[in-house]
Amino acid sequence: MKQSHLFTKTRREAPKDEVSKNAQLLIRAGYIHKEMAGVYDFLPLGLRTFEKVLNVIREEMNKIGGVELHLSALQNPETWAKTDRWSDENVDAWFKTKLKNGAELGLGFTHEEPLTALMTEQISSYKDLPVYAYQFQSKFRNEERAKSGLMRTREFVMKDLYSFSKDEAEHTKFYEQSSDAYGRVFERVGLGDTTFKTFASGGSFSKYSHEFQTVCDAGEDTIYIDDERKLALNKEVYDDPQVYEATGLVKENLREAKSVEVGNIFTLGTRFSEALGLSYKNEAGESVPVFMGSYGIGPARLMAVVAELLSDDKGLVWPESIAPFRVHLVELPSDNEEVSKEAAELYRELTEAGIEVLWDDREARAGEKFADSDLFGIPLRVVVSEKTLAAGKFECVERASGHTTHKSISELIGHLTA
RNA sequence: CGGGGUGUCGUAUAUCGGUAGUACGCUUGCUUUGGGAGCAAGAUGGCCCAGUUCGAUUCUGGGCACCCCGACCA
Repeated sequence: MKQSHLFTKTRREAPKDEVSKNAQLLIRAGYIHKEMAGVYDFLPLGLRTFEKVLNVIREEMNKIGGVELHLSALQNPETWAKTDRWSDENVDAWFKTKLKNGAELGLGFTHEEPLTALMTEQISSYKDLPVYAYQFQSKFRNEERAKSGLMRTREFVMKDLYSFSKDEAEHTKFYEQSSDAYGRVFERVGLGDTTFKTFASGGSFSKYSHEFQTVCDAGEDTIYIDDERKLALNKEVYDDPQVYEATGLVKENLREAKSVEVGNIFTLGTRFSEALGLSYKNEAGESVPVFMGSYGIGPARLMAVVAELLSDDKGLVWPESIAPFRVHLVELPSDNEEVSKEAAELYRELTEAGIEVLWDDREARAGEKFADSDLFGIPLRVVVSEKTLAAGKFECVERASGHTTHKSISELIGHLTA
């Protein structure tokens, strides 16, 4: 993409209504725009990173047998009444609205109910199980207080996977596989070392669940970490002796840390399947409720945590896996039109080699271009200027390390496609 | 939802009961060109509704919005 086509502008200063580092950087770099409290738009660069995150998650979900679908945001109250999750007394997160005829509707804050109801049409035999269905879908939650930029918003996309298994044993096997898949997701987006599988309370579904918590001062949660076992406890179960029994963790060996919940996995059991009539016939012809689990990741929150943790004083620093572009081709101003030609040629060759390039073809001074480039956080900057023209090699600077090398086109393509 | 705070050009800020200023950005011109250039000339602003006052952006009340702390967080 030519940067002259990119309509977003960078800013020197962060808006005064944003305190969180992730929102400040993402807004300054033109990745996102704040629409209102807890509601953000994704601009071209932000969308590219966001979709990279989705793809990492998608690949890992597909590896464990996940099948993607897309459910509606608008929800029918009848379905939710069956599990007692329509009334405002039980669920305060609803955004509710009405049809012209006065009938009530809700904007989904999660999707156990509609998907379970849907599956009654698809699942009737033990031969139909297991099923692992997931989606990337907008959730709406009427949070009493949105905060911390993209960390806690009222409208957000969630990857939610729901597992439908014959029994607890089959469920547990998948639960472990999904846990491993989550670990790979966090590893791939650069949070492997700072993200801990965390034992937590099960909420209204089961006694315990697991969260994936990334250590981060901007977080809302407090966890207690066993570094050797790379396992943690949420504060909410810290004083529960049964948890130590179940996990083998020793209270005295744990260190406390602030953290952000980047994912969670829940055993739902038969709570939803029984309420919504999702059962199957086993080999003996008996009707058995389906055993369920749910598995969530918030991709935008994940992106925010990466922005928060991997950035430096000059701006964002994306890992290659989720950077909006692989290469930032920075063409410096020059009266020599060969510089421009060379940049165009490099852009063409890199693009043809399948490398995503943002080409700064604007008429701007070097300082401004470098500052913008640092702020964007694209992993590799390739400079084309009179200097590099004379040298016959391009200047290549890694954003994360500042490491600089000089490469010809073929060396550069070789390096990037290796 | 309890407590606290803030609303001034696009952004960040200053000042003031009496002509609203500065920086960045934007427009025009000249110079400059490897780390957010210089000079000159421009355009753009008081959240909304009442009240007090000769006069309100400023004071008072209400509303709305936003931020922070706490509570909440399937």
